[in-house]
Order: sequence, then structure tokens, then C-alpha cells
Amino acid sequence: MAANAPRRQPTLDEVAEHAGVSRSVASRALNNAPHVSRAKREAVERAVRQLGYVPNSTARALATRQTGAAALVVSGEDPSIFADPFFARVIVGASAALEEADLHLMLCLAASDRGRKRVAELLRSRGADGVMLMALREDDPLTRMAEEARMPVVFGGRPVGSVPRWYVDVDNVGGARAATEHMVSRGRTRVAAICGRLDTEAGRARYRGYRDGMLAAGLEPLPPWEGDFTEPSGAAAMAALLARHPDVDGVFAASDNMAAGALRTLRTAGRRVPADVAVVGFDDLAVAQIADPPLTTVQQPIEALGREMARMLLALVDGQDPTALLLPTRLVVRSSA
Amino acid sequence: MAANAPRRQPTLDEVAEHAGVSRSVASRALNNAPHVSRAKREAVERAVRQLGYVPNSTARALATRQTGAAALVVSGEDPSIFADPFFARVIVGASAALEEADLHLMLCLAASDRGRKRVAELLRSRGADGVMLMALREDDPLTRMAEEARMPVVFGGRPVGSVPRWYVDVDNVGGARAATEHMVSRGRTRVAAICGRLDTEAGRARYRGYRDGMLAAGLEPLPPWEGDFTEPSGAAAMAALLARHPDVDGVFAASDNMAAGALRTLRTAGRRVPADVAVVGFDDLAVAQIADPPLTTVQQPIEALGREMARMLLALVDGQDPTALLLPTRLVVRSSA
DNA sequence: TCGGGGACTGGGAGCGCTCCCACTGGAAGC
DNA sequence: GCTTCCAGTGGGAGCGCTCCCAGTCCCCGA
Repeated sequence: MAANAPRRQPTLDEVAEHAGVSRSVASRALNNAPHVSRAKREAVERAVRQLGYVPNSTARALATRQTGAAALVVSGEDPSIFADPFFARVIVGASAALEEADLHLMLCLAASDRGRKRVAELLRSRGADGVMLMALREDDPLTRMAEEARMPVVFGGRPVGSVPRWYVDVDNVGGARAATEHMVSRGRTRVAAICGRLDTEAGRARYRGYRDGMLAAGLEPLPPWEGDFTEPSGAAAMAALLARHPDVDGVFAASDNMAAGALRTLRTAGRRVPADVAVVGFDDLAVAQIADPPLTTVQQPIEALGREMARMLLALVDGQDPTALLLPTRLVVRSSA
Repeated sequence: MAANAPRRQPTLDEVAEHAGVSRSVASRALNNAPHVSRAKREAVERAVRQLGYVPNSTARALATRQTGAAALVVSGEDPSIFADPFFARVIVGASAALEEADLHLMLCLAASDRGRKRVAELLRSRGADGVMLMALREDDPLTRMAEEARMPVVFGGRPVGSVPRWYVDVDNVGGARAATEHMVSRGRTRVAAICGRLDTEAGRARYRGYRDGMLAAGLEPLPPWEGDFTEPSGAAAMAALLARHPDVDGVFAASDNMAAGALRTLRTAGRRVPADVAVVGFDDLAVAQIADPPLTTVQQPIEALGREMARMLLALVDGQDPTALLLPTRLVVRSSA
């Protein structure tokens, strides 16, 4: 501002005048629309270059009723939930896909009431062309807002208790089941599950997968030991678990962070991993490789999740009717199980 | 879209008509401007409620020449650089500060040429009210773009080779020096530094701090062992370092991730930490607490960095002239040194 | 030769909002 | 009593772009 050239931006009218054409022609030339003679097209291009013209995106947005931006809304009561590298990777994927369509990415952390109110307004004020919604928990007010939105909405993961028309999710059940079966097939019989928050669909689905895996093997599933996906909660859950079931020989943790916490507790408790207790995580974040021992874990395609959400949104904005997507997960075997 | 009410959004004109006032009065009422009688103000509020009116942000932006959005641009040749939790935390801070001023956050990952071109356009098309720029390396084309921007620009960290007028940085030199002095004061004499990329200012400044600390103690600083801030690069650098200087008894790593990598290498090499080799990291990310042993590290106020960048930008947008900021770092002593 | 397409062209009407300004009328000042 | 002032009001002109549409011109077939 203070430091920058205060000279006004040239407008399309000025470009047109400078090129000796009408505003309409200049507009068409700029947008590569037909019905512009070669000579005038070049004249416009020259004028654009000479004047350093850049179209005003706001004016264009008003005229076309398209903002050129998509919003990614991350819900959660604690803003630090977002500091999870998971979201960063979703963003990388979404950003790449949006870039191809020349859309900008708006990020909304709906952690406070204020934040949620702003999201509600965004959803109705046409401040974006569409919205990607993530991390909805039970009774999340955003779920209802989304229904009233005046723009396409894509869910990342399914909200608890409802199946939206358009979502991209990851095969949580299948992954958790594969993790459980892996341990069972290695002879573990007393396998427990440290779950993520059970007011999220991911948390529930992963527990369901664990239970399915146990039942399929004819074993008795244990009730969930609930954490909140973080390392400390995993450590705490593991401690509680050990106290209650000292003979546990396998643990499925619904996140790598919780698995890392479990590892820590097991180490201080003098249990060897995987000799005494096998541990499988979920996510395949960087921490899984760094952990000691390196974690066997369920890999989920996080960037792809973001990318596919963005693509689905793009299709929706484009008037198409894409179908919901369930992305596969796969077990990555390392040393912990 | 397909699923949503296709009923057009009510406009301000309709609100005005419904409330029996002029558009001007309705506009003033909406913006809490003076010169509106109490009666009409209430009439407008009622109409807004009944019609479910939400102002069209694009139209407002066009009229006011303010977009209501600030952009955070993260530069880097590899999009995955952004997956670093560091940026996520910067975003949390920036987002919170912007929320107070009711600005939206646009995120631009300028990793590809395409991405950089889009940023350049954003900077000139008035697509945002201001920009926060991060992670500029030597000769980053974004540095020049920023100079030509038609909007306020705040730097997060200083770019290599130039000191912009408005930036928020962290006391890298002081932190690195404190880390080094901590080890030296504990009797370590053969302290090495595993540096971050030396084409970033943070990488250089942290090495400088290490060197200062060594020189101040009358010790000979070693040349930098360069990594790229990631865990594997730290492990590799540590291996090289051990090969060249088997008698090293202290390591300052310019990031926690590299410190974690160093820890891993030391463990496999059979060196005890901190008994044989002391290790200090930088950042104080979650990994520092989880590491085994927990890392002594230089804490930098990451959320505050984001917050202060946003506040500075806000001040700039507001026509003020804030001064550049250097945020303090502090040593957090745990077990690794 | 004449009418009928196109390919071009540019005027003008928006998109939905803000804001300047001229205008009103009642309260305050002399 | 008559100015002076100002809160309150609404008309209208933008903000910078897109897009519809009427109009021009030229080429072709009949």
C-alpha cells in the first residue's frame, strides 16, 4: 500500500480504448471467446501488455456469479485439531486439484461460535462457488448449515448419523478389519482396540472394523478404549488397558499418534513390541516410520482424499452429478506387528 | 446446486422494498451506519430476517474495493513441504487473527510454475486485500512479485538476501545460540550443527547462531552439515557427521524432525543420548515430546508468528504503518541435552 | 442482381452493493 | 420570528466486468 504504486489499475475500458476497440471485443479477446478478428485480438493483447492490465476478479465474479474460489471448512471445537498433519495433506491434495481448474482455496477453521457463524454466512452469501466440509462430529451444527447452503457441498468423511449425497470417504471399516485380522493371523488372540473419538464417524467405523475382524476370527471383541486420536490419549488408553487386561497381546490403535502413545506406555511398562504385544496404527503419517519400532499401520490416501473432494466439487459446480467415493485403505506392514 | 433451493437470493433492493425504506437506508442499517431512525432500522432487521437475506459479498467487494480476504502464500518447489505441521500451526494463528477482523483466509501453495503464476495474478488482480508470504528461498521469484504487488505484503520470516519493510520473524540466531551455549555450558566441547537448507534464511540464521555460540565459548565451530529440515535428512546428516567426527559429543539440529532423525542414527550407532552425545532440536513440535529421549529444543512461537503476520497485515490494510517484528525463541530443556 | 447467412462489432443493460449528495423537516440558536 | 443546523431520507451514479442483442459488412448461392 504505502509502499506500492498508487496508480490505479487500468480497467477493461482503458484497454479497449487503447486498443481502439469496444469493451465487448476486448472482453471477448481476453476470454478467448469467438467473434474477434485476429487483428483486434492482437491489438487487445498488445494493449494488455502495455498497460499491465489484470482483470479485476471481483468485478468478474459479480458479473458471472462465480467467485472462482472453493472453501475448505474444518470443523472442531479446538482450533489445534487442525494442526494435525492430516489436514495439511488434505489441503495439499485439494489445492492441487483446484489449481487445475484455476480455483482458489479458502480455508475456514470453524472452531468457535464466531467461526461457525462466519461459515454459515459464507455458505449463504455466495462467497465461494462450493464447499468441502470436514471432521463433522455428532450433532455438528455445520451439518444443518450445509443442507441450507446455496452452493454445492462435498463432505470429507461422512458425518455421524447421516449419509450425505456427495462425500469422499476412506474405507475405515475395511482398514481396521485388515489391521485386526493381520494380528489375529499372526496368532494374537487377546487383541484390544484403542479408538478415536466415538462421536466421529471415523472413530466409530474403525472400531466397527476391529469388531468385525475379531468376530470373523471367532474371538471376543473388547469394548472400545476411547482416545481422541492424539499421542497422549493413546498413552493413557494403553495404560488403562494394561491395568484392566494385563495379558493383552495385540492392540489396534485408530491413529498413528495414539499408536505412538501406546508404544510409549508399553515401553515404560517393560513390554516388548511386537514380541509381547503387537501394535497396529492407522493413517501412515510420518510418525509411523519414525516410531520405535516402526509402526505397522493402515495407510489411508490422504492427499487423494483432498484431491477427490475437490474434483467432486468441481464436477458439482460444473452442473454434473458425481457419485460418492470410498477410497481404499491398505495395511503397511513394518515391525510393530 | 441440484439439491439446493434454486430460489434466488433476495437482494438489498427487495429487503428495502419489503421494509418500506430506500435501498440507502437499508444499506446503512445493515452496516450499522448512522442516519437511520430506530423505527426503520428495526423494519430493515425484520425484513432481513423474514427474507433470509444475506448480503452478496462479491457485490460488496466490488463497491468497497475490499475483498474481505487475505492470502497466505507458501512458496516451495515441493508441495509436500507444506504438509509440515509448522505451516498448519501458522495457519491456526493467522486464521484466528483474521477472524477477529472478519477476513477470510485464502491459501496459495506456490509450488509449481502454474501456482506461482496464479499467485502473481492474485497479487495484481485485487483478489485479496493483502498477502502473507512464507518460506521464500534464495532467488525466489515470489520476492520480486511481492514488490510489484498492488496490495500490502507481509513476510513470514525474512527472505534470503533482503530485508523487507514488513515482516514477522523468529529469533533464529538467538535460539540457535542458546541451544549451543546450553550444551557448551554442560561441558560439551565437540558440538556440531545439522543445518536446514542453507538457501533459506532460517537455515542460515540458525547456523549463524550455532557459530556465534561456539565462538563465544572459545570453541571452534564445525562447518554445517546440511539437511532439509526433514527426519531422513537429519538421520543422514548424523551418519555423515559420525563418520567424519566420531568423537562428537553434542549436536544442534536446526529442526526437531532432523533432531529426531539424528536420534535414530545415534541409537542404531549405539550412542547413548545424552550420555555420549547431547542433542538439541529446534521448533518444539509434537515430535519433540514424543521422541526418545524427549528432545531439549528451541521453542518458537509458531501460532504467534501466524497471528502477528495477520495483525500486521490488518494494520497495513487499515492504512497504518506497523513495524517489523522479531518474536523471541526460548530453550525448552528436556532429556536429550 | 439480390436475398440470406455468418463473422464481427459495440452499445447498453445489468450483477448487487456502497456512497455522494441534494433534499426535507423539526429542533435549536439569536 | 427567522435563520441555522443536522438527523434522516432516497435518488442516482458508480465499482469493472459479462453478455445479450441489434446492427454492419462481406461473401456466397440462386
